[in-house]
Amino acid sequence: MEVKYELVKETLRKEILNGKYQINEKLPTESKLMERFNVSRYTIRRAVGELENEHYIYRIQGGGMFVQDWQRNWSADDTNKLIGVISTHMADYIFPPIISGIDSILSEKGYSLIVGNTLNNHTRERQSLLNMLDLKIAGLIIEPTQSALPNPNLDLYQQIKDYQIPTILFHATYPEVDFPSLLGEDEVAERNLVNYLFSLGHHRILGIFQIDDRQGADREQGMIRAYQEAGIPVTDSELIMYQSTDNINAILQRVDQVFQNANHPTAIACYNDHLATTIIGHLQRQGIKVPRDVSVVGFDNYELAQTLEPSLTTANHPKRQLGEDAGKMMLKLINGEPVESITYPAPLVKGTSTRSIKEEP
Amino acid sequence: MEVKYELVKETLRKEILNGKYQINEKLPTESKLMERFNVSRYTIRRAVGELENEHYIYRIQGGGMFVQDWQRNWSADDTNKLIGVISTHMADYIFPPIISGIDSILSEKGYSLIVGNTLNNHTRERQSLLNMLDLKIAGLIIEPTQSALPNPNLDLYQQIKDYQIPTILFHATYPEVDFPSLLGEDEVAERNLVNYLFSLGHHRILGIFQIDDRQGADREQGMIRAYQEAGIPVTDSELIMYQSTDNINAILQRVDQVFQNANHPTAIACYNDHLATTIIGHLQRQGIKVPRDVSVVGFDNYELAQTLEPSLTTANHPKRQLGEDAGKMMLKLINGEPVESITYPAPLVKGTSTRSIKEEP
DNA sequence: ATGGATTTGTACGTATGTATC
DNA sequence: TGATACATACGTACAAATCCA
Repeated sequence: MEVKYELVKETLRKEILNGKYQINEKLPTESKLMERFNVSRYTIRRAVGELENEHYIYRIQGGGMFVQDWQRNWSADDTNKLIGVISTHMADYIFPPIISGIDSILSEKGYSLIVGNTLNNHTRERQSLLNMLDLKIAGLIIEPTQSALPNPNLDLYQQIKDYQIPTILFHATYPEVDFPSLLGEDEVAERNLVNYLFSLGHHRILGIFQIDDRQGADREQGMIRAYQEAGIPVTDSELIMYQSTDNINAILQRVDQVFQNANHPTAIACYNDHLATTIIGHLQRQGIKVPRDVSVVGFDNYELAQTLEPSLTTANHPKRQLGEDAGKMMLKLINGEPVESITYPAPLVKGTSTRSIKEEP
Repeated sequence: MEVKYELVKETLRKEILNGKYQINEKLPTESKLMERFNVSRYTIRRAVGELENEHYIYRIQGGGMFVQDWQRNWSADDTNKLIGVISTHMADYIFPPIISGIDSILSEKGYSLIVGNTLNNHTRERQSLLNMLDLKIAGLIIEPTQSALPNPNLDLYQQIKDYQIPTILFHATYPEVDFPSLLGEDEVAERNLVNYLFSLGHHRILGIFQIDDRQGADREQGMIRAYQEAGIPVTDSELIMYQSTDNINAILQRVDQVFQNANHPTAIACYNDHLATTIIGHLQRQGIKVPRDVSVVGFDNYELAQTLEPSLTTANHPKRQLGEDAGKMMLKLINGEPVESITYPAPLVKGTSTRSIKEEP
């Protein structure tokens, strides 16, 4: 530190970081600093000029010099109109309409989306989060990854909260950080689906749920709840629980085992429509017809699954609506307005993948 | 520009951008600039100081001031591992697998995608381009918007070329700027589709093409070419040409007019599968059955259209493969390796939306 | 509400240090 | 080594915005 202006600059910088001056607090005037450091006005101005460039302080002509909110100069200084969207998947299944919904609202206001998918992998989630934090995004819309497991990236979420970056979660929440969220009524809706199967005469139901994410765990709970409320012992049925990392073939094998039993279930409740279509395809290839031999329900009302034969009985997911609401909520957060979390009902969608077995012998 | 240092700064900045000083060329000394602008050394130093901060010049003590390589400081200084993707649509139709393909390659290398859709609108295209140029993205993957019309944003494309930002186009090209591209054999494939219809005994075919984009114009050309090669006068058939801004109902009305004629066409060749499914739905609602009363072909092999009944006869689009190739090509461009444009064949995909009318009375 | 004091912004002149040529 | 050119530093002056009595 052989040069004077650097000495002044570093001294002031450290004092700001150490909290000697609070945010928006007025710094000593140039004259005072000249006295304190015993240097000319040039030297002071050079030092504080650089501090201003580096966003530690701001200056108001005639007013004085003040401490910047350096903790979150996100979007304060930069005009980066960038919103990060992190989801488990990006271009498959129900995610395109969700992302499209977000984009339709935000692009209207001049924001661009930067998207990342985690493929249900915490390492990739961390990578995406770090990427976006580097870019000083104006906000984050996140679908938690493996939301039923402990999240090793909570440190980053805490940081996001500390920096007060506008953040919205969908499909699941992290209780530890309490961001506004957009959720489906997974448990209630799955209970309705199972009750619907009950009403069609099905009482031995195979449930297949991905339980490393909150949605899957809740849906499984919904199925169990339906059994409890109906007073039917859950042991009459089968439950297959799997992780997103499990191989699909392993799951199909376990399904096969279940159906080798002559007294096999008459219906299957699947984690979601993607799994349901996979299961149906697998069963049909083995001569087990849906809904003749077994009824199947999914979840999410996946567009493609409605055009297939049979069309799926499922629970609705608001997809595009959820995306648009997320976009609107983000705009409010950015403007400092209060927002309220939304929970969407997931009403039953009746398709042709289920049939009544009541009148049968 | 009431302040002197801004006048000096802007004058020098423009001279650098206009090429008055080449890269690494020495600028006049501070003394010379003092004489030229008739200002003090303070003013000159303040002006060039800001130019240095903004990376237009660099200074060497005792050596002089020199022009920075401002053209290539994209990605050179900033570590922004960001790739911009601009397409006409984002979350609909065949675009999800394309974008997913791009992402699968680039996210592997630590890049994030920033996406924008133009909705076939040059104003929105300009907005997206400006946004991304501001962010100093490392590369651009663009589907040209309304590619058969003159593009008012060519100035930006020229700028992208001048700045040597790695850029790839797909689905269409701008002959004026010559970026590497990923194209389909639209004309050849449409000719094959029409020839296939010929082979099934159809000779009066209604062609419906969106002709404000290159793909549509080429596909229309393919149909005309097929007629020419078969020696059949094109006047036997009908052509509906429309713009992306046209209302779909207007097009359906024109289709209705055509089919009010008793001697109406026996087949329809559609711009793409999206249009084809719309047309089929419209016809079926009026009791015109496909393929019983009329055969229909589309283009792009849209996944959803294959699951519908009837399944579409169409030409294949590589979708995910194209996305992955675009990603790989981008990595090569960033590494300064040479790349070659790719043209994909679009082989015929036979579905149940077409039938032979040869053996009929 | 006004005017004078305060505080930052722009600008010039000068001197000296230090790296380059 | 001397001349050149950029870097640091001080003093001064006035302009422009703000603050406060």
